[in-house]
Amino acid sequence: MARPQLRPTDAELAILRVLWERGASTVRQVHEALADTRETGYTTTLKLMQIMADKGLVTRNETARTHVYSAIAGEEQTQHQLVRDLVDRAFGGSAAQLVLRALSADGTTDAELREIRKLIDDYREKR
Amino acid sequence: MARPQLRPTDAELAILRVLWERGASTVRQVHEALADTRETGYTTTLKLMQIMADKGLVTRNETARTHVYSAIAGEEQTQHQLVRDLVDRAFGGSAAQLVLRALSADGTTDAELREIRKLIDDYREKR
DNA sequence: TGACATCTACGAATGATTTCGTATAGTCTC
DNA sequence: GAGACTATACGAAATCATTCGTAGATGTCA
Repeated sequence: MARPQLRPTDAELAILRVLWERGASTVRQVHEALADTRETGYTTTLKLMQIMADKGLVTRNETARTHVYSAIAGEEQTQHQLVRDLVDRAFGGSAAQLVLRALSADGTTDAELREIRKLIDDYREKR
Repeated sequence: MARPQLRPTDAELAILRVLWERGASTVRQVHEALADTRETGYTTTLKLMQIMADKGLVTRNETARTHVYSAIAGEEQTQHQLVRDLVDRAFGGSAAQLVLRALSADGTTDAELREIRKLIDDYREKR
């Protein structure tokens, strides 16, 4: 284990997403969940998850022969960190600009826009 | 020059941001603009910009001995692409979720929240 | 012209990321 | 228990991103 809180790489993020969705999982389970999108061998997934354990992105329970992995940071926390990172790197620190670009993404439906607006109102009230 | 539209790396994005702000610039100008944040040698910046020209991220005018570089993709287009990429990799395609995380970023001021809300209203009207 | 500064080109080292093959050991079934 | 299956560990290759040093060409100016 080493430094915590490092931007996860692409491959690591894909694995984290499986762990967030499924909860604690074995390498086999993660690998199968990724099979749709990735075409890599089992040992590749294994190696990545071992590295992630070294980095402190996941923990594993080694009680049984088949180890069981869990994400350490939660989904929200990691997403938050990734957004902040992108805001800093590409938007000069302006979250509003990022939101603007997000809105102009093709897939944004009107329902989604209303949802976002509601989120903002809720959020402002909480302050 | 090779494949266009590739996610720019961190160092590349920093250079692009200078080119967007200053417009067409020499390596020297870019390097000096980056001097505040980066502590790398001149030839590092040069090499990066040469690579970016290979990748098709920038073009350069070689008429004069001192080449003049320009970003090919605009700031908006690149930001859009980066956001979309992050939405896909970390938010399962939901731009709304990304916006939610952006809002809970520490630095988001109330003024910014109002601004974002206004952006959404404007954007909905445009539809 | 000669000394010096500045520019590009390019090779190469380094470190991180991703990938896989092989070795080794535990488990299961007949 | 033998053979098949499945797991971890680990070394190593391939690729990419970043960094810099050096060489050689060009420009400046006293």
